[in-house]
Amino acid sequence: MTDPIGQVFSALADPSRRHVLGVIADRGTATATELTGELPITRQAVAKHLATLADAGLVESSRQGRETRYRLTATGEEWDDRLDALRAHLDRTRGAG
Amino acid sequence: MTDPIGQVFSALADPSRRHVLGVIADRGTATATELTGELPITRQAVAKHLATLADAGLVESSRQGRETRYRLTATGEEWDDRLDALRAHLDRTRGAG
DNA sequence: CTAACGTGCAACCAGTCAGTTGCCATAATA
DNA sequence: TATTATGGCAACTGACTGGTTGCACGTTAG
Repeated sequence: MTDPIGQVFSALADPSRRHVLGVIADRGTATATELTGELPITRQAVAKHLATLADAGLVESSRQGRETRYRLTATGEEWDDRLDALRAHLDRTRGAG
Repeated sequence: MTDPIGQVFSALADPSRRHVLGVIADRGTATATELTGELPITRQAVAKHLATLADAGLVESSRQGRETRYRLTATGEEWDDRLDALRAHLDRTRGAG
């Protein structure tokens, strides 16, 4: 795609993907199989989400033996922080508005 | 939708919608018909985009006579600024990386 | 009143997307 | 080597979406 901004926003638009991002941020690293335990979807679906996040430059992977571990990129960490701030902002704005 | 964050990201994921947001930011206000002149799509498509942006809380409208004028909300202005910063950030990161 | 303008609604189409199931390959272990 | 765990690939489905066309409704100008 020739629209990196759109790619990032599309990636973050999906709640499952934001959840995945958050879990990886908490754990430091995670595999697709581990993440499947945290979501009500199949491993294949998680793998697709991880591929989307990787395409957007938010996570990166490295294979160690038979498992593939994912971690946040610098951009992914920035967005994870920004999401926390955004949630807080919405709580303030809409919750108290 | 019960996912305001997802709504905002979905809205901003589309390049036409980001363009609309930018044009309204430049002009102060705009109508669907005016915006149609700035995009290679029909007025109906623009109207749908405006509805999406309004649902996400990024623009608001008021009807004056036979025309409906749109302007940015406070949230919409914040995001318009953030988009500029993000574009600059990407130019630095990817352009010079 | 009539014509032209601006808008809104509804149906329709093609493409994308989240999710599933099924299958095959590779790596660790008994 | 046979078994088990971890992944990746491919096809399929239902829903959503960006865009179109067609039409009807209110509003302003002749």
